[in-house]
Amino acid sequence: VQVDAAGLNQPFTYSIPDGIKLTVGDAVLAPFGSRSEVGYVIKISRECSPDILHKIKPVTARIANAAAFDEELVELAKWVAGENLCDLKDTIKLIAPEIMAARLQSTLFLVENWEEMLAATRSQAQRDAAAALAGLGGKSSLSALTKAMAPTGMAAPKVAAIVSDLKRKGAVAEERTIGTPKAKTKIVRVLTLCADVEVVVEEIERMERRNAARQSALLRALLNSMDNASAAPTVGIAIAPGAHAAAQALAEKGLVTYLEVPTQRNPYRFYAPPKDAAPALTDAQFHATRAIGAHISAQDAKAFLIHGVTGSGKTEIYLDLVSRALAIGKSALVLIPEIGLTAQLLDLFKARFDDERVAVLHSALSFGERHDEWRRIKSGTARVVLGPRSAVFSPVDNLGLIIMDEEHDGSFKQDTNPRYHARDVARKRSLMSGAIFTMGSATPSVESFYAAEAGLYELISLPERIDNRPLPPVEIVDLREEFSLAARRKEAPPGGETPPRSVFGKRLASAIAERLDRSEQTILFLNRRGFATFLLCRDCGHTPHCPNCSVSVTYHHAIRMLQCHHCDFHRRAPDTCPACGSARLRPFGLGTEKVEEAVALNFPTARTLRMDRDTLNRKGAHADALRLFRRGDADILIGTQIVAKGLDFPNVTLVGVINADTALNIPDFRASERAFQLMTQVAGRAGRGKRPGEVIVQTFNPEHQSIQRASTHDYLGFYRAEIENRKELRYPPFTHIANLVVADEEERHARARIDHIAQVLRNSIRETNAPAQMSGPASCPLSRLKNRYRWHLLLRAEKRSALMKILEHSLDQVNSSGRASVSIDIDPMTML
DNA sequence: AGGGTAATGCCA
DNA sequence: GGCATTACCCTC
Repeated sequence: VQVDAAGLNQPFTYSIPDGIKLTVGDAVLAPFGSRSEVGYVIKISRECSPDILHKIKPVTARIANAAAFDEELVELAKWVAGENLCDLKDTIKLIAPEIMAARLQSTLFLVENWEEMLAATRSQAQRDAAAALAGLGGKSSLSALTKAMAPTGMAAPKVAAIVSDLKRKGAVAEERTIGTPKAKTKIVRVLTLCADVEVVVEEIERMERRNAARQSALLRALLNSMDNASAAPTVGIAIAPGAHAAAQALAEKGLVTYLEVPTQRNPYRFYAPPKDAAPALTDAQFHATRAIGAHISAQDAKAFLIHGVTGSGKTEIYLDLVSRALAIGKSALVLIPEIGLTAQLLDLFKARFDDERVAVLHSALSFGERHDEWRRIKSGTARVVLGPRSAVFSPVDNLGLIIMDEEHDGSFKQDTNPRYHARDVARKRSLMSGAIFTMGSATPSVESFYAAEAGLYELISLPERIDNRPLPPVEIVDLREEFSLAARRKEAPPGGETPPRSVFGKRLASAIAERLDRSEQTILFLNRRGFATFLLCRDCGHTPHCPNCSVSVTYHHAIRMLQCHHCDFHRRAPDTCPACGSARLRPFGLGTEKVEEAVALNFPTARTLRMDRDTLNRKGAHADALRLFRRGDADILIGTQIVAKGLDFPNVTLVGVINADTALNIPDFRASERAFQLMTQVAGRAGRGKRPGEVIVQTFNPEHQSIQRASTHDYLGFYRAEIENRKELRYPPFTHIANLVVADEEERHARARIDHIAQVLRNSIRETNAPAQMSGPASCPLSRLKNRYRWHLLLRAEKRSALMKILEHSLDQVNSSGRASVSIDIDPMTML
């Protein structure tokens, strides 16, 4: 058995003792050095190399019910670790979710002759700790001991250190046992009859004579529950609160007995959409599903990219493909950008397929719910799995189809270690299992479209909306004209002040008014939350900044707070300038909150609904808000990117982009791609029903290519121009990039380490002779985050293999190059 | 002599 | 990664 036991990136080999049965994916307790550790079985073999034979020890125990993965998923985890240069233990966590993880419970014991052993000790703290432990009966957990020592004013880390001293001295021993996992199968106690019916009937009569109403009622209920069952009931009835005493009394009389029944928690039990038959497919949809469907049964791991304009009916294609996979006994994995879309898509899947066939995984589930969904997948009951990027690792057996909706979405790449991209993992998994991989988007990522052109994916185009509905016309409003000083002067009453800068121009304002008159709905989009981007002192020019990050803080008017959007810093907004004391501290720039206020001022009767991270903190808030808007309980939906993604509201006939420029001004090679995607996606929310839609985009950069192309729904035009750009500037897909970021509280440590790494990489490029270039080191665009200074450098190569060769060659040196933390992001989505 | 501390190396 | 082992210095 090979066990990845320690925090080391190296598996260790153990023997399997008689009486223990193990399979790959089992969790085990194993001796490791002087302690016990939990490990996962990643391989079982009959042989082992002779040079380690003498050290091999047996595993201590198998941890029940923790079996998490199989050989195929281990292969996937290894591959992910290799591709992203991270530890295997980190990728094992992806296939053995934390909630399932077996946990160790450690108990501290005072040895018998501890007083003797501490006789010579001068450390009062050690004596105190030992005495406290003795007071707890000589046996306790570390946390209980810490609590017991709280009166002495000793902090938790200090107690841990003292305990460690005591262990070293031999006065305290530690025993590690298998603890309970965070979530378990939920067991419900139910009551069932265990006496003959005749006896029970007799008993009921006797009780009724004696006025034992509770007990007789309970027995009657049990009797009724048996009516339909010919034999003895296998399940009983739940015990109502207040009936426990009666139940207990009946149990003591031997009439009833308790049964423990495992049950499923259902995250969506309060919402069961009505069942819905598959509609007739349009010709375009039919051709797409037939082309892909043929490969599902062939299991030839073919990959497809569906480029379908917004409203072209991609979701119906997914549903049809999933039902094709189910029909031939295969399972399907459906990957979606984030929780936001889960509810809407889940409704569709639940309406189409049996509830028990569909499982959902996402971060808003409770531990217990996630555990149950996971088990339903593992057991093979649920054969359709819907979830965000992490769902690509779910233990689906007999996989026939992987679907990735909104393929271009940035959330498919994880931005912490392991920095995997779900698209790459899905492709790998599809190749390993033979499953068909189908991606879909109205705005495919430049990389994927390029790959499709190169023949790696088969491209399927859906250039028309269903029912030949038109794509909404997009009108670009030039804010330079709209808000020019001259224009504002002209409107101003003679002698009066210039009117305040407005949120919407005349064109957007009148369009909104029209919708309100016609009881149609409007979506207003602005890619920034809060009220104002920043506060600025009109006298000294001071702008309040975050003390931990190199950014200005955002003003939130409703709570009168300044908030940093990169860390948790927040403070009350000052009334006067902190630098010069002036009272002329004014908000500048726009946020969703300000848009909401402007709507309230200009359209007092309009019912508005704001959706951004500030309003969506509560669990379920997102789904609630969307259902409210769908019901028509609000006229205007104001939101950040969250409203751009895949929403389908037939009554929305106007989409207003308050300011398209926020997405353009980001110093990143993907900025224009992201801006184009955002504009196109948000525009696609309009006119999805019978009534035609309209889009108004306000911008200070009307001639910008992302805005121009989005306004004519011209994906191909955008793609051709962008791909030329990328080629010229040597950006992906023409090169592969690794972004190495170093961060430390002290700038000199960060600099020292990045300089050292630069040297290591220069040597590595020379020694491996791999065709690659390095640029930097330079300060990151966000030069300080969460109180840490950040420096980075870029490694660029035409071939990914060259990049990997250099990085692998220098990994040990990079990892041991100083105290500042280092992260390596290969194929980064952003380089801020 | 006992103990605190920082560097070093191993765990199967 | 955690822990034991080691070497070194400190204090009583």
